[in-house]
Amino acid sequence: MQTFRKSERLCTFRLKELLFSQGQGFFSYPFRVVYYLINEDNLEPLFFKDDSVVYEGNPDQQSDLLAHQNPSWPHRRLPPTASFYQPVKMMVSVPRRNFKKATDRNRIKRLVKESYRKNKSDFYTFLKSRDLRCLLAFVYTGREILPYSETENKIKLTLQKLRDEIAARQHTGIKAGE
RNA sequence: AAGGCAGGUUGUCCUGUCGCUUUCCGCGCAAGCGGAAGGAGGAAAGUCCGGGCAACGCAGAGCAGCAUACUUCCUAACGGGAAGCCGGUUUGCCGCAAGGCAGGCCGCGAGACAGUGCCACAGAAAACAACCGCCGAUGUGCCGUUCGCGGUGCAGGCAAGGGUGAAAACGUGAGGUAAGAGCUCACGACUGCUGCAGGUGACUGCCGCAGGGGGUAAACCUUAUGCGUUGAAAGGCCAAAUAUACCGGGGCUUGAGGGCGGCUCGCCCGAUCCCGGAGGGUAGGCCGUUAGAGCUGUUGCGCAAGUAACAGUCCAGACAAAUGACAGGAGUCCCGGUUUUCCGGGAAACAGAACCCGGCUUACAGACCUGCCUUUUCU
RNA sequence: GGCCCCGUAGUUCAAUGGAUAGAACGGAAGUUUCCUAAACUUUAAAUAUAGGUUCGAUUCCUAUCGGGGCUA
Repeated sequence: MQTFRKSERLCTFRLKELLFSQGQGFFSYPFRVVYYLINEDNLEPLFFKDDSVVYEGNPDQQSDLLAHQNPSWPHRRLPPTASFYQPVKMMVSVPRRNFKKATDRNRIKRLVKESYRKNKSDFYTFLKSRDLRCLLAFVYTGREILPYSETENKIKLTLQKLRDEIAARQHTGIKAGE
């Protein structure tokens, strides 16, 4: 399906911090691409310390209102926006330095998101076949707004390049492991 | 008819496919799926003002500071708006002229007899004026004398003319005089006061009296009025997570520090405390948060801004942040061919909600309406 | 979202409301040199924009534009 729901978007501060501090990056005009490969095992300690005490809560206060206000109560659970129901979490960033007007920034982000939505399926199957999860960010470094058809072409090229890069990394990683 | 200026209204629409998001309903352990209904603006912008709302303790006083400034009204309030008054400027008319009247435009438009400061250059002088100049009637020296006086100088008088400047002490005309001057008169402009008349008022008109040494308060200032500070990252609730490790300084009723924030006084709290360094943890969720000085219409009142009554109506609610993409068609405008139709191509602005309202300011393609001005044609 | 500050030559800074806006570095032209450097001479170049107050604004006031900073 050509959907682009919230679970497929990167909208959690900690994950974003992780991506930009430890992620790999490359240029593919007009984007700067940053990605970080992840699997579910190393996601949990990011949010919860191993030795942390689990607050069990007061059973008297259990009520529907409380459960509504705090979905994670009474046990630890990842925030919904941080769960990998889909293999990729993606975001777009347009610097204010290059585009002063909010309208232009909005338009670029919408074009990029639309192009990504239509062309992501190959990338998804590629990742699913290798059991990988990925954080992904597109930073728009161009100086002018491209029309939709060009943006779509650029996104196709960029996703292809990203696939090649991930494949190459995995290959060398296995080699090093041997 | 064309062009310009000012003000106001509007600011593309329809269909299909794929998608985002909110609410409701149904299914599902959950992820999610299906259906229905909604989903950017006149400026959402700048953050220039005013409010609502919230916290700061449950009394307060003074100073400082800030803002505003013709009048009346509108308003929840305003530095906003409406109507007027006054002033400036411009056009036209009247007048010999000074000036007056009418229309347009503009105005942060209290006070310069409370005080202080400043006014470069030029000019004699920029605030108790005299360089050139005019006079020398009056007093006096000298010379001449026909003994009437004349000439010249001084004491002195004057502020008309020249010149400087942004600005030099009412304007025009006449009288007057030694020369002159509001010194006097006529007309005109201005300031203050008394009275009468009109107006809610700013103010205006008339009569009378008095007056004739600037400007600047968007310089300090004075007067009057108003203002507590902070700002949804306010604030409340729930959950999660920890470390008062350690180092330095101050203080414990003879009081550190804090509480309404620039200062002082007063009042209150106050010891497992306060300040600095270094370090550790969390940064999910719900409420606030979209029914409001709301919007639309009719009628009454008011010159108007507005307001009252009645009727109808619910109109985004995201949260590292949704409202999009593509295709086709219709209408508008422009260009080319054709010039009735029609065909091809292109254009469609400024711009994106972030607690919510009322204004102001700024940006804006095109279309429509109203008023004024200019040009051309016709009657 | 809220608050604050600043705009002067190409750059870094000056300038009580008062004449033609000053200095350093840099630029250009010239002298010198076989050529360059250095030195010397000359020269161009600016008050963010628009209104207003004033006789007169870089300075005072208002609005706009641009830049920077602070705020969990």
